[in-house]
Amino acid sequence: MSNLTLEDIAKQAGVSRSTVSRVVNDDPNVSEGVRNKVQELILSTGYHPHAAARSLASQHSKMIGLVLPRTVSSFFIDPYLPRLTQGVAQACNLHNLTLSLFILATREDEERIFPRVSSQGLLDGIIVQTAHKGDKLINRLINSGFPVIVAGRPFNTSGVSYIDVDNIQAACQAVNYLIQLGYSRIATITGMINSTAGIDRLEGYKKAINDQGWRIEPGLIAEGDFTELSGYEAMRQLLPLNPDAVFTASDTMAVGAIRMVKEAGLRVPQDVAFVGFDDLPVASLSDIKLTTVRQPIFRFGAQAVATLIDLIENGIKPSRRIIMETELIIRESCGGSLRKREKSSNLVMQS
Amino acid sequence: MSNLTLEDIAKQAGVSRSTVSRVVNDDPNVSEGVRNKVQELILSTGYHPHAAARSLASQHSKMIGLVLPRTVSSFFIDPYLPRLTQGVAQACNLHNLTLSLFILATREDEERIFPRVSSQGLLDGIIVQTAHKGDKLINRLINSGFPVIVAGRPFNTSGVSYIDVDNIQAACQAVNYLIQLGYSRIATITGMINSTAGIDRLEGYKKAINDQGWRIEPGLIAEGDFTELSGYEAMRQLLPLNPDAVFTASDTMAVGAIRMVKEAGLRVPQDVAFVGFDDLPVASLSDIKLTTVRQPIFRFGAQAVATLIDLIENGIKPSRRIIMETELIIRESCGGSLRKREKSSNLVMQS
DNA sequence: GTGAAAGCGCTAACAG
DNA sequence: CTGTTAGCGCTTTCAC
Repeated sequence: MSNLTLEDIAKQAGVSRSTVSRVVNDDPNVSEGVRNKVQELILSTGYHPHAAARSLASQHSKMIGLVLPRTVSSFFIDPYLPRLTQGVAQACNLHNLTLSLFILATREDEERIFPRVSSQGLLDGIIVQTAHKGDKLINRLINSGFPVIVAGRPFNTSGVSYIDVDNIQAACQAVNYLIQLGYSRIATITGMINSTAGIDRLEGYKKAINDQGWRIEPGLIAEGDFTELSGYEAMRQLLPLNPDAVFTASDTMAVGAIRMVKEAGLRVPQDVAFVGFDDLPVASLSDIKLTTVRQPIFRFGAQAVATLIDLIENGIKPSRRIIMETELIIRESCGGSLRKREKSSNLVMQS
Repeated sequence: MSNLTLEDIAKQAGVSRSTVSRVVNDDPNVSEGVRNKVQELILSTGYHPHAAARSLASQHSKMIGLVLPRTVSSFFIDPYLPRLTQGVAQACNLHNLTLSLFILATREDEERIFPRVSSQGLLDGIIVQTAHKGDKLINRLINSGFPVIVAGRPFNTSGVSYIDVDNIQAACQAVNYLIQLGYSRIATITGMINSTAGIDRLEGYKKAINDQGWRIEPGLIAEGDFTELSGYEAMRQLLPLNPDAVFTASDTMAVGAIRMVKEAGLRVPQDVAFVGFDDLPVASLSDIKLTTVRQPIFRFGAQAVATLIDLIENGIKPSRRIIMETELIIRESCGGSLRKREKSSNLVMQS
């Protein structure tokens, strides 16, 4: 492309650099005539401002970063992160921001990334996906004083802005639904217990059971790690205990668990009913239509960007906390279809 | 973080800006003693060079862009693009490049993105996923004189550097495998016929059939669009014609087609055999282990980055063409298991 | 091996 | 409304 500068355009238009700068930046203080002439020139020459020069002079880059830490359910196996990424990317398009993506695959990546992400003049703010317990990255980022929003509640929330769904109440609602349908030996396959989502969804399961005055049976709780395979293996453990229903902390694990149930010669939902979590495409496409908790992953990304912009423009204090709503989507994997949909309460609070 | 500048470090170290710049950039022309003192100071103060200032002065940003145009099989449904993205992201980590991701979801995005992507001083080069026929973006990018590498052969290849797999030969090999197993009414479910991958895989199917001296039966060719649902629907069309085997142009479509076959009360592979394309996780995880053509998606991303770096450092001419190898992975969906793996020929050429 | 000096292309007061 | 003047923080000749 052209290597034109502001100066070139200014000369050709017979005005000063500042004037051209003003029309480029939509500054109202330019007369109609001059503005038109300059705009025309910009169009006809194909001039684009130099991004680096602009960043340097204006002290902001109009770029934000999305940092995805290492997870067991890696980027390309579980569709969660791709969807989040797309939600964020589209929101960036809308706001005319450029998105930088940092996928941390190895331990070395984690070290290497930090200087890059936190180097001055590159990013205006950062969205970072919550990570496992003990992960240092988020706190290093927060401590750097950078505008940061965490996607998913982090372990240490003091002074950090984050956005999450209410996993406890969503899981509780899902299990309650099973209870209302008359199931009474309800098992759960958890997510990783070193992730807040894993912990909270288990918490919701326990709450629903306790609310009935029932005893929590440890055998009915099998730990998974959000992957298909872990669901399959967890179900193998659960089967001898004859659960009549299972709440899985992700749809992907439900798929694995159902595979195991079928291999054991049992039917879904007649022998074992299922409720999943996420509402991924697989939930409605597989032969068993899965009842599941729908997360608004897509809007989640958009909201993360919006909140980050807020942090950038209005300061990082006080920290913001956004809780987004979930929906229980009733399909066929539980037998009954008492109701069509149940909305969770919608919470948006600031602290 | 610190808002230290080169100047600050220089002052504290009692040297000039240039010297500090030299140690930051690993210039050999610095005495051991000075270098150590400065490096220590950099470490202890937590100084990081200002990215924008550096880009402006050095005329390169160490950033590359990955542009993903609109596709039917959108970013979060088909795992292909996420995997490609991860491959590219990891290669960027390795080369200390920053990755900017542009996901084009709407027509407006396409318009908005171009000025951003091609603005000077932002990106050193661009990887763009090949798009449907008639897409203008790739050519606009190429014409801008920017270093660009296309992932997947574009429709117009003149003067463009791209990287692809040999879809024709891979598809042909897959169908030949079915033929060798004794299947004779072999159908195919194609990808979108306005994509080069869709066209080439169909071409490979036809070639294999023709090579046998068989007649191509138009009814045995059903068009899909790479999605699960389209595979399901295409299989519905195919079923009345009693194919004994089907080559699908993607694993995702194979999953849909198999779902239809089962709903029709038929068995895989006894009644209908399947070969897919991609070797996505679903191929090995579903109850039917899918024989499929494995694409090296991950290394594909790494190779794209390597080639882009070549274009950036050594000029965009002559255009580079990289063809990566595929492998036929034999599993259970075809009944037989004559061989374990077949490697395709490996081609790497330049033009 | 080191420093001085001149920009890179833009924004942002500040005058007028 | 417009132009002038300083920088933004770094790299990069060019002398010494």
